[in-house]
Amino acid sequence: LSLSGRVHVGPKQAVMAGPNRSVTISEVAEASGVGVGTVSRVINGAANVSNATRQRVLTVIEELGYRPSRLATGLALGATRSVAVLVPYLTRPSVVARLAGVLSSLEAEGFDSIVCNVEHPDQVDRLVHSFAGPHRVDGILLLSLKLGTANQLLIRDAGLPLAAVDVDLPSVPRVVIDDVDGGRLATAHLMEMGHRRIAFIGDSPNHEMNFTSSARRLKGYRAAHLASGAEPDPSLVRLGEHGSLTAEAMTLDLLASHDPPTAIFAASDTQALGVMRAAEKFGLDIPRQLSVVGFDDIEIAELVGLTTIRQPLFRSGVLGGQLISTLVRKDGEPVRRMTLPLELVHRSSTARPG
Amino acid sequence: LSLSGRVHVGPKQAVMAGPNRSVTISEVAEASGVGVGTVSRVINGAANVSNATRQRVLTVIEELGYRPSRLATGLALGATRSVAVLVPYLTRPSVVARLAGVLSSLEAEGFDSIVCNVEHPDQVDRLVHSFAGPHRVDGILLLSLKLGTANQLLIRDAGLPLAAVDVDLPSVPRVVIDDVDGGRLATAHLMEMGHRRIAFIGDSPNHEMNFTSSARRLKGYRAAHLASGAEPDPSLVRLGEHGSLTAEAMTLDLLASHDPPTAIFAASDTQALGVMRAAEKFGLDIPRQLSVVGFDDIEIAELVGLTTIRQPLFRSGVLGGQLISTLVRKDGEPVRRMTLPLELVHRSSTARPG
DNA sequence: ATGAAAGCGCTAACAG
DNA sequence: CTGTTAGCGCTTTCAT
Repeated sequence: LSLSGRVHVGPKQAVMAGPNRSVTISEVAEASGVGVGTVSRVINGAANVSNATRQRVLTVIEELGYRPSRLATGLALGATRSVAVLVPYLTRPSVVARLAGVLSSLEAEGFDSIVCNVEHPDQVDRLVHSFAGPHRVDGILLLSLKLGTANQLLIRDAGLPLAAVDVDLPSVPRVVIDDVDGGRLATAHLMEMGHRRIAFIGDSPNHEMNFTSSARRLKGYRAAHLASGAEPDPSLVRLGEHGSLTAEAMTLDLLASHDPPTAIFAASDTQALGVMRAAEKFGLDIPRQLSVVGFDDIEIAELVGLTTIRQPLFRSGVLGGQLISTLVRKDGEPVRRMTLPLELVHRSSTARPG
Repeated sequence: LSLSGRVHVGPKQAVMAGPNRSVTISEVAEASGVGVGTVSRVINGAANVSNATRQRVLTVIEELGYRPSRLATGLALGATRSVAVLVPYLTRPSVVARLAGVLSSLEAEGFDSIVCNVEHPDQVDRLVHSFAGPHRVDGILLLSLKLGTANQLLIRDAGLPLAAVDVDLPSVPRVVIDDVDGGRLATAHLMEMGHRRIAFIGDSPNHEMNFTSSARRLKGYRAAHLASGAEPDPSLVRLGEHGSLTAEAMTLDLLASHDPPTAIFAASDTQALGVMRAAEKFGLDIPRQLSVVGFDDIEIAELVGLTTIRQPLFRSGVLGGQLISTLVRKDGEPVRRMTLPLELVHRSSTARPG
């Protein structure tokens, strides 16, 4: 008010500069003696700008330290250049490894990653509702997280691309592994070594977040048995809440039974660690008296010499990031479903039965 | 072109609706027979709106399924409602635990978390440069990551709030722990049990990312010795690259020396795990023949019965998120430095020397 | 090749 | 209490 009245504020109006008003495109335009349109063209590398003009504008941009406003560009273009990454249980090593991959590829593709750790099913609804809003994110990437059809529809209706990693959602572009085959691989390895009584330790199926990989690995475990003409003993299959503590308890119980198994296939390395601890407490030598196979090949697996089914965790994230990027940019035919290879890594936790 | 020519497109122009054009505020205004200003007031809960009008507008908003555009609101307000979270080595459990805390509080505060995993020092420069741009993020939160003064200045000059967790950067609002005291605590515990030859396993100080907590914990280790009138034996201090493998190797070397230690204090639980593995390989019983203390109290510590110095990892993240939120909102005097409590958790990896 | 101007969708100041 | 209007900073026709 009174400020605009006094014209003699000083040379160049050098105010204390609060939260630093930044240079705008029109200031650049004025300083270079061109229109804002031209500056915009220069910024975006449009062809129809004379070389002389381009140079002049570029120089001014440099001198003034001009940077385009993300918000303004976004509003004009109708895009945010960011994608939402939904992950369950950030504490699980395998999830984190994937996330690292996602972050690295998304950053390389020029997208911001808005990461959301979801610990409860209800959260998903709120998050989806939020992200399905206008000008919110350019896409959504699911990490090991299932999504109900209602939410899928919400996303589709918002015109938002959706992709997934480690979740086999039909109709959602995804990068996955063949869990059944992995289960078969692990079990077959044990059988080839001569084991007959092989136990399975995995997640209870009625998990609130609907993880299904454990169940599918169990399917592979069964398939391997049938393929070799053996009948899997139901009493050797123990399911419980995910976590190494639960796995440990279940193993202890298993080992205390009359006719205990000579080998155990755990649905994840985390659970395999629980199995190993149980064996130790029970005074059993691994692998001499008990063989153990895990799944995932997280970092610690190598450290403890755990034989496991390796899946490319980091890479699955990288590919997931690229997948959602492709969808957002609409360039080329996106992969509808990509299956990553599995590999048995033989370490020191498995051997022929003593 | 030709479309606007033909006026008879059909009833209501029901086009196939590409990426769903969403309802705008002016459509709501028109439908409710008021001006956009009034709608805006209703949305933002301004006081000066008649109850009748408010109801009418609210109803229309509901019917039309109106949601404000994040980008437009942001541009008008000059804020993004998002903060950048910079974390090093996402693979470390302690970092992940903190991040989980950050995400949860930032979400509660209504901010998007743009997470960046930085693996290399150069990356920090690029990230800071990017985030210091106009309308990019509302604030930056550092997680266990140091920042050079150049970068700090860049951020300040951009008028961006900056806060840190687990980094004691003078002049940056931060939530930290007293690493020196933690080191002292751990060492004193061992001394009280009667140990005299106590080794320290930690990070080499010249780490590219400039972590300093290990060095400060070592300081506490020394202080505890001096306080008890003992002279710490330099040959019992081993530093190397962070990681349990390195720790294992260093421990093996330590144990093989003539006059080996009876106890080892590791600068982190991760390293302590390496120490424990080494002891096992060496045929030493923990705690009877070797006591081990870690630092952090990550999840696995409890599982293996590791005595450790517990720090509130998740909570440090929560507080960090709240801190940066406060700074962004400029409400109230922000904390300049908050020190979180440390606590020795006595488990089964420490005992009197055999 | 380039300038002018119309949006993108919202907020806030101003005038009633 | 409420409508109008001027930005927020950029992209993109449309003329020239």
